Amino acid sequence: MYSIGQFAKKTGLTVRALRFYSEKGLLEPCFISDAGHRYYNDASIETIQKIVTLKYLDYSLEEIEEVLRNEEQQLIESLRFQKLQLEKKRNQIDRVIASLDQAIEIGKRSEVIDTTIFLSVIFNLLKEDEQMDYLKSIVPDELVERIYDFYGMNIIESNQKYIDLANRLKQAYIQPIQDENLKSLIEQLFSLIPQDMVVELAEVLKDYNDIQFDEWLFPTPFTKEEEEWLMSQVERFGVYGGVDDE
Amino acid sequence: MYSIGQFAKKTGLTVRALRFYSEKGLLEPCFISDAGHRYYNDASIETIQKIVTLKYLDYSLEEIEEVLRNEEQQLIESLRFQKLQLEKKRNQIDRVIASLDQAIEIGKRSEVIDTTIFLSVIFNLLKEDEQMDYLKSIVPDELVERIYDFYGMNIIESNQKYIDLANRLKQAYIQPIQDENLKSLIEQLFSLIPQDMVVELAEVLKDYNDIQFDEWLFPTPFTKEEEEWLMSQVERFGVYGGVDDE
DNA sequence: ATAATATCTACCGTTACGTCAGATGCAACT
DNA sequence: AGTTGCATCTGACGTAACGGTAGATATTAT
Repeated sequence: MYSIGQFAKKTGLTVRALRFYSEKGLLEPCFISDAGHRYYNDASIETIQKIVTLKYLDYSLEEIEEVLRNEEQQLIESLRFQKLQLEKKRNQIDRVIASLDQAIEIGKRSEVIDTTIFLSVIFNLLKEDEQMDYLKSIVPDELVERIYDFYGMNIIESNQKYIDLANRLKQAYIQPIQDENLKSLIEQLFSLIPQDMVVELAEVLKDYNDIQFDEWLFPTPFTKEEEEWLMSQVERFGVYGGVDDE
Repeated sequence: MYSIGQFAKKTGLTVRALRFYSEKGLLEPCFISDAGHRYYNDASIETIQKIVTLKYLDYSLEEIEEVLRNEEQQLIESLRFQKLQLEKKRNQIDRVIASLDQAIEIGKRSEVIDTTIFLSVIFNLLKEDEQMDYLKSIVPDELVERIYDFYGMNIIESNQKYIDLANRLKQAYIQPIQDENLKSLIEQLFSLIPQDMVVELAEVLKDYNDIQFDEWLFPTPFTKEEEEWLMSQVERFGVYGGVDDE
């Protein structure tokens, strides 16, 4: 017979955890003294080995209780199910890591450090699919796919350029620069998408006058004021008649 | 200005979540009416996009708050750290999946369904490293490594055979079988490790009389009674003089 | 007998909200 | 103006698996 402390040492679990299992009925001590002290024996070891094993396999305590009660044989089925769950988790983590990789790569190449710009770029990476669906409800599917294909192939460079341009434009709003420089920046902004696609896009959007892209789905790093200023400059320089969104 | 419900729809978050962020000071509404109703504007959208982005990247709300406060530039460093954390998580999941694979493979090949036997086998798989360390404190390192090398190369088959044998032996305890059959089972049990290693092991262990292996680290699917009975039979048949542990 | 250590039973805290209950508020319709 | 119906509020409890503490009692060692 072991006291709870001895048992904890032997199994590597904490006293608190053992008490918790005792409360939950997952592992009842073989004997409880009048003073309420818990004592365990070798049979307890067998049970707790099962518990530790299943915990390692990422079973919840509730699931473990079920396995311990059901001496039935769907254990292997249950293991298969468990594996599926873990694979889902892993795939999700892989997706997030991939996003982080892209973000880090983009960040490495820009000297810029503006959190707002940077996070809006990452947000766009994440919401790409939703953005496409949304755009397809307005613009012909084929055009949307063409644009995103192009974008996808230059995703790192596009975003790096975009970040730098956005940063300079925000600067230019605070501290005005020469017209020709400003015009050049705006032209570079539009050149992120090939000219023919921009023209085509402008063509389609002409039908909807004054269309507003969903400001949730298409974040820009610009404030409302900056954005209005930017649009006015675009019109002033007459670049492609006013198409703006990335 | 959006009411909390409208804002929730726009952003895809729940009303409760928005209220929670409001409480935590993570995203304060731009305006709160006398009645206490929360209203949001486009500036709120910018903030919540950051929050959503960082949440996707597996930041905790506390970490997000830090990033939002610190307009400092360690964001990319922070992303790298975040990636490291996720890679650790993923590696752990990978290890567990590998264990599950082994377990499923072993389970598939045995017709046996005894949970106790099966889980003790998996536990042994998990604790292999600790077991080796423990054994090395008693038996020469080189012998331990030789045994585990052999075991590791036949891990699936060894365990499958072990499960079947353990199952039959447990049966034989309940319902006695012919001596020659029992002897055969016991011999098969010992043949799981090559004869020469068993002999060598017995040689070393002869010095310690009546050694007890840590019953936590080396679980057997047998009860104390079954185990004693098994040992007595081993001695009766004179198989290798009484070495038992797997 | 006394001191030191172990154990007990509570109860609160953690994360990021979900889920009520009961009280108001607001917009629309009669 | 009154009523209906929906939106929103605060406040509280629940989640999973314990960790940490306090104050009381038990066991063990000296």
